[in-house]
Amino acid sequence: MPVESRPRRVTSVDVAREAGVSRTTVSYVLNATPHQKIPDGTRQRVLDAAARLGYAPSAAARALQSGRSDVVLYLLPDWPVGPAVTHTLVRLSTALAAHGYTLLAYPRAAGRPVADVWRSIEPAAVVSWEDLDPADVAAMRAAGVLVAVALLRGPGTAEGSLEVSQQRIGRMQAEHLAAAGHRRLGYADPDDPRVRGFAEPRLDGVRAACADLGLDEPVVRTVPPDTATAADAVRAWREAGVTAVCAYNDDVALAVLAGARAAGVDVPGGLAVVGVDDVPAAALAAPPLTTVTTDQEGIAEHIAALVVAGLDGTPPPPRLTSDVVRLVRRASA
Amino acid sequence: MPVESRPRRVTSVDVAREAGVSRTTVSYVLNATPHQKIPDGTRQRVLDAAARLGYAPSAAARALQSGRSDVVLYLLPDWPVGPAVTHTLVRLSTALAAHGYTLLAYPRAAGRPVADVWRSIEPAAVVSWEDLDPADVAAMRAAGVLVAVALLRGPGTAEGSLEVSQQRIGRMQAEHLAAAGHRRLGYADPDDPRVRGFAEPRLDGVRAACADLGLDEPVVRTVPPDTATAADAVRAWREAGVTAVCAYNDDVALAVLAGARAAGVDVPGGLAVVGVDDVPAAALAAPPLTTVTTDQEGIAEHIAALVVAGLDGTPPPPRLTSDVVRLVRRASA
DNA sequence: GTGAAAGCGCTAACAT
DNA sequence: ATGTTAGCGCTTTCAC
Repeated sequence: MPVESRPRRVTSVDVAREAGVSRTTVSYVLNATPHQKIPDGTRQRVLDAAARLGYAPSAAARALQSGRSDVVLYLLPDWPVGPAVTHTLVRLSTALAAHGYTLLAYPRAAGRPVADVWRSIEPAAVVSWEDLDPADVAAMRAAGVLVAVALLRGPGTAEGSLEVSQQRIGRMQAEHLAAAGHRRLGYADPDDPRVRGFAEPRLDGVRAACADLGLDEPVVRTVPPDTATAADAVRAWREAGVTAVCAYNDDVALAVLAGARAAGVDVPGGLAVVGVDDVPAAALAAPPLTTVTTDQEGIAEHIAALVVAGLDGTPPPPRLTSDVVRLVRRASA
Repeated sequence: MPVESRPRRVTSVDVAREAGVSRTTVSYVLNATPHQKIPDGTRQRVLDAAARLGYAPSAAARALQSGRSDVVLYLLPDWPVGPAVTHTLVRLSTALAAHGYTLLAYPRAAGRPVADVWRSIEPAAVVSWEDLDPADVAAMRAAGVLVAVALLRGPGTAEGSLEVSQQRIGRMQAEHLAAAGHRRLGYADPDDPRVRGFAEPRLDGVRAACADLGLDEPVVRTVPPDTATAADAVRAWREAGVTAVCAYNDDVALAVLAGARAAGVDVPGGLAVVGVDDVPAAALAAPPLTTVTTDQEGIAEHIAALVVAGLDGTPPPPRLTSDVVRLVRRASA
């Protein structure tokens, strides 16, 4: 429903005139400015006038005047995000709203530079999965962004916690399989080069766990979402003596399952499989998929706390406890 | 990496001083204002100064002055969106960027009113899946939003096209099954009440197709993502003489598949199943899932055209052709 | 308790 | 060809 012909903005001047007061008073009333005692009569008149006129303060003017924005920008990666991430988005939005910040997500298209967005909006903070490149960081600072949080691969301290989580995911997969007696694991890497940032730390976690537990190095294969290729991978693993596979995520794990089916390999008898994410399809797969899941609520809460701390100058939240990652035990491993 | 202590904004005054010109000239150069012949020497000096200082114009000031925002706000629904939707987001972002608009997504949390967001940003247009309630629309207009596009259930003209698509999805499922000789269809409704807006028109499409083709009324059952309950639904359908099921989407279809497996019903022999979305897991299911998919690129392109038309006053794009929905034939039906 | 006035950073009509 | 100036809508001292 295209809405036509904006009839000229209602400004605080209009409200002031309608209420028979000055703009100052309007501002005081509408912002509930402390230490400014406005008599209830006047107050009510202003409120009524504003409501009658449908007054909405100009975000641009407010931002310009205050020199401060309450927008937190979330850079949506251009690679496919699971349902978990979109859920996190809503949680994060809620958590930030509780502190007076508004979360806005920017879907970065592959080619375009992030910097484009500073032209349209000046966020107070930016949340990104990957580190931004130095030029973008410079542009960001110039645009007045106060806080940036990178969720992955950051060499810093606080933001490193999610990086650790990624490794813990891999560790947990491997530890579960080792506990079930598997000595030689496979790792099913995703096809999509864009998710390297996630796949690598997870694989690192698997490697580390194998080393710690005295298992062989994991045998890595790339598994596209294609049954025939996955079947090849399954056969190759079997020939290499692999009895269990950690998959990058549930989608890849489902491909492994399909491959095993095609190759006539029983799961978990011939090959055990562990995924990551616990997507809805995981529980419904044949066999139901054992998978590692993360506490998205906790993560969202934590990111929010990180951002708010940076913005409000309050102390940063404690490192995320390691139990944000959890194993969901089903039939596949 | 929390970025500390913004050293005071670089403004166009700074650039002017650095380049030894006035702010006007800076503005002219940086905006490439037409019909303003600035000698190349001056131009270059300004550009250099801006680059040296890392100047970034203030989005707030620019918005305030122009009275016009180039932000298009996409209201992210609070219900789970499939990978298709997030992909659309990126496409839409790109398409709008080509016209100078910036797409920002707002993850609406369930309880909070949409109106909250106008406080932080004044978009030029809003794209929403569902119709907004009248109060929100009023607030939106007051906030200076020029164009609103509702993707679903709008009684209007242009925006109705996606609504039609939803019905076509259902039609296509039913038509495919009818063509395969099925006379009595089931419909697998989603568990989640939040997706009613999608489920209803799809079911309407199935009903319409059944009526047109002289089939029985479809037998509707709600199928949660739970194997046991899905198995019950499968048995109930079989008892009712249903030989094929249209599922709301692939996740529901996978549940039906799992249910059939648990109930010992062969797919497609005992029960044919058609999903919607073609999620990655669909091709990997056992059996591979026949599903209806939509041309997300086309849809994104179309929404962008709709928005740009409303914003720039250009003629609206033609109605989406019906071939945005397509059947992916696999083993399940 | 309320109003007048300045100023946030920018653009554009007007002057030079 | 470039500079001066006004004004976008708001908040916030500072007077009254």
